[in-house]
Amino acid sequence: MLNDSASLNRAFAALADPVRRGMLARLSRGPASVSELAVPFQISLPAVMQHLKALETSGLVASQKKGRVRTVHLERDALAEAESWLTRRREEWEARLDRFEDYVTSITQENASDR
Amino acid sequence: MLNDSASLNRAFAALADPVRRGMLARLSRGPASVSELAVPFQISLPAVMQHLKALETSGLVASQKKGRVRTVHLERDALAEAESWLTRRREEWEARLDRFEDYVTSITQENASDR
DNA sequence: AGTAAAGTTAAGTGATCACTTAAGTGACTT
DNA sequence: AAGTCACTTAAGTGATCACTTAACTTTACT
Repeated sequence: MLNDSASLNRAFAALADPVRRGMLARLSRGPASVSELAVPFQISLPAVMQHLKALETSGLVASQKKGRVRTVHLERDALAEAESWLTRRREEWEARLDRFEDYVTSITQENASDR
Repeated sequence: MLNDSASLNRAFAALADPVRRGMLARLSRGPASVSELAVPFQISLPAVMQHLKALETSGLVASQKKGRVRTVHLERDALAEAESWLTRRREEWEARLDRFEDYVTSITQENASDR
């Protein structure tokens, strides 16, 4: 769960494509087969496979095959890793803004005491 | 603040590169000049410029030039947009797991009542 | 005026992407 | 046994990436 650069690279790259985000949105409502995932998109099945491969190697998704159907499901941890990287940035950013606000407040008070 | 696909594409693509994530990490601690941002990386300045351009067109970052120094700072909203897309997926995913848990519980209770 | 600093533009290159069509491979159906 | 279904692999293509070196453009300093 550490800040593994290569895994974040792949996760964010996977998220950068609207087809793959669409698949993740579908999968966040439950597992689906390859052809179910393909339905909303006007691309060939091989293209779908390539998107799925990107999602799998990023760790955002996993799948098992039973008979001739492959069932794909979301993987909680990779999603959380990407999310928490962003949250960390926002928190640092907000902490800085708070310090800045303190600074502004202190200046304002100085000015007030000048009058 | 709506789910603008093109803007999410660019934001996540920008986040997929470790150099750009490094710059964002630096910027979450406060504004910096172009050459300050370049320091931690062993790449040419033009390469740095290109990363900055990616960050700017993604909306994650903005900058102004004063004299010969360009100062870059984080833009709160684009960061929040990417973060909230991920949060939404996780929430849906968790809601589904809760429903599944309810289902498992109900099954278990049925089994218990069988005994 | 002359030089250095900080950034910027242009052009080229090898690698990776997102797609396609064509040709399989197994697994259920009839 | 033959046909169909649900993928899967392979190979090729045009576009976009991440870099580089070389050549400027603006400020600022002496």
